[in-house]
Order: sequence, then structure tokens, then C-alpha cells
Amino acid sequence: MPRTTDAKGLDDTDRKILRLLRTNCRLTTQEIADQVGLSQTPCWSRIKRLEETGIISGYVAILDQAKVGRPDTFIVEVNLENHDDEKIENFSRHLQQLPEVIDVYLTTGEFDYVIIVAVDGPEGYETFLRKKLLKFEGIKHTRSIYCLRRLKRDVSPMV
Amino acid sequence: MPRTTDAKGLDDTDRKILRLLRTNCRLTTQEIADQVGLSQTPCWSRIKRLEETGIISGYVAILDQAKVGRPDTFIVEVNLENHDDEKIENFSRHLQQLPEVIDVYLTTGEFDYVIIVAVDGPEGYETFLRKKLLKFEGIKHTRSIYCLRRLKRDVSPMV
DNA sequence: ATATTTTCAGAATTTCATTCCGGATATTTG
DNA sequence: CAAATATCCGGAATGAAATTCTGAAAATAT
Repeated sequence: MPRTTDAKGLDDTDRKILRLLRTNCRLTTQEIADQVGLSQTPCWSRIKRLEETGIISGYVAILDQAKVGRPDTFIVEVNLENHDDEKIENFSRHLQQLPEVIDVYLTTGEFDYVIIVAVDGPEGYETFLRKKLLKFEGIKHTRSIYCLRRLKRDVSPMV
Repeated sequence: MPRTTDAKGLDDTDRKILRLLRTNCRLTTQEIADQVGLSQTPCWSRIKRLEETGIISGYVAILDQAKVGRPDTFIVEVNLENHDDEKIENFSRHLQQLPEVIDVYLTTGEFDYVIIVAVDGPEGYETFLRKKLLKFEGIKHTRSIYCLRRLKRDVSPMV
């Protein structure tokens, strides 16, 4: 093992590459190579390896949430009536289908779920809540939080 | 205006393109063109327009959170002692710098902030909380929620 | 010290993004 | 309704970048 790698098999150059691609995957291999101090070919191989090992799990376009019609964010905390596997599975499937639902966390503590929702205004949220979320049978209780602002969103953590 | 566009100036073909790029921006313009029923050139122009108008705000690589060493997610709710602009600005800046902090929402209701944090195990979280978050002067109160699982994360909302 | 493995770089090739052009379609105007 | 105008489309040509191929250098192991 000629490189100095950490527990995950990543060396410093790998991390530099990831730091670049994390915020802009449209850089050419040449541009990346220049910035990390390599030539095209080994830089390209490293990227391929990072893809094959699944450290890079995909490449996506970021859409402006407001400009696609969802300027407002709410956080909904949810409790279900009961917690058998089937119910949880169904609720998860329900949430997957709702375009307003951005993130879903299954949580410990006071609530069972924390859900991030993107909508257009309070009206949009009311519609979402009454017509979509609460249409699911078995919700015991919810609490809604309005987000004044999103101060940070990292698509992937810093490496 | 020869196309049938909505309020945002997007027609059905634009939305199809966005739906594809939203989950995979490595598709070639030819592949996208095939799937939306266009030829390369007009498809490419549309993508350029979506970039120029800022509807597509960027392209990024998605890193596997667990594989880069942050398998565990916590949600921290935070209250500050006081809420003058400077304090809020400082706290925001503080959070921007912390690699564990993925998302930050400025919220109404019981807490001032809802923060999504990615760490390695309970030990990692304790370290983050004591050595980093609470090092900031002026935190009145926090509540931590452990996430058993992330059931959904859309980098961008469905269009 | 030598053999082996791994990483690197340069050049050639292939694939794709981008530009250029003319024709078709829809909208606007008279 | 017809002509003018703007918009969109597709095909071919060009340029740039990704990918492959080859051999040399560096690090590790024997």
C-alpha cells in the first residue's frame, strides 16, 4: 500500500478531489488535476475508484427551491398511533411519493418522525397538511415549525 | 411566446429535463434529448437557459455520508440567550465552519434553530456538542434528537 | 539489493459538448 | 385572412473533454 491512507482507504489527494467535486462536479479532470497536483490520467483513475467504491454515490443538478415554486420550508414532527413494521413501512412509502417532502428522519424522543417540507406559502402548507399528510391513517399528533430562513445546506458533508 | 409555459416560464419539456438532471446530471445531452423527445441541439439550449436563469443553480457530487466517516445523524434544537442581529450573524458564521453541521434552519416556535448534524457515533456527537457547538457563547438551551434512520433526502424538490 | 506493486505522466483515441446553419412552426400585425 | 416576425427545431461540423493505452518512476516488500 504505497499511499498514506486513512481507515477508509482515502489519502490526502482523494480528499482534495472530493472537496472539489462536492461543490462542483462540472470541473474537468484537467482542472481537478491541476488543483490537486496530478496529471489528468491518475486524477481520472482516482475519481473512478471513488465512484466504484461508492464514496461518490452520484452526480446531481441542484435546483433552486424558490424558483421551482417552493419558496417556503416547514418542519413537521409526527407521532403515529402505533409502530408495527407494516405501518412504518406504509408511512415511509407515503412520504416518498409526496413532492413537498424533502427530508425524512425516523427519530427517538418526543416524536417519531421529523419531516422537512417545501411548499408555496402558508396556503401551500395547509393544503399539504390537510390534503396529503393527514390523509394517511394512523397519525396521532403533529407539530409544525415554520422556517424563517435556511442558513446552511450541505448536500454532502465536508471531508 | 410559442411554448406553453407556466408562471415560471417552464414548459413540460423543461420539467422533464429537470426531473432527469435532478437525480443524474451525468446524462449526455443526447440521452436527455432522447428521453424528452428532442434532438441534441434544442435540448442543450434549454439546459443552458435553465442554468442561466438560475433554476439549475449548480452541479455536485453526492458523497456517501457513512463512507466518509459520518454514519450517524442528530437533530439539535437550539435557543440563544438574546437575538440581536450581530449575535445571530455570529452564530450562523460559527455553524458554517463546522463540518459536522449539514443543515441549519432559523425557526419560529419553541426553538430558534433546528440543526442537522452528521457525526461518528454518540462519542462523535458528544465531542461535537461540548467541544464545538457549546463553545459558542450565548446558547441558552439545546435539545438533541437521535435519528435512527434517514428515510428520504431529496437534494432538490421534485418538479 | 532486487523483485513486486502501485502510482504516475504523455500521447492517441473516442465520445461528448458546443457552434453554425437553414427549415419548420407558431404568434403577431396589418 | 395573409404577411411578417419571432421562436423553436434538427442535421452537420467543430472543438473540447473523457477515456484508453503504454511505459517510466516511486514506493513497498522480500
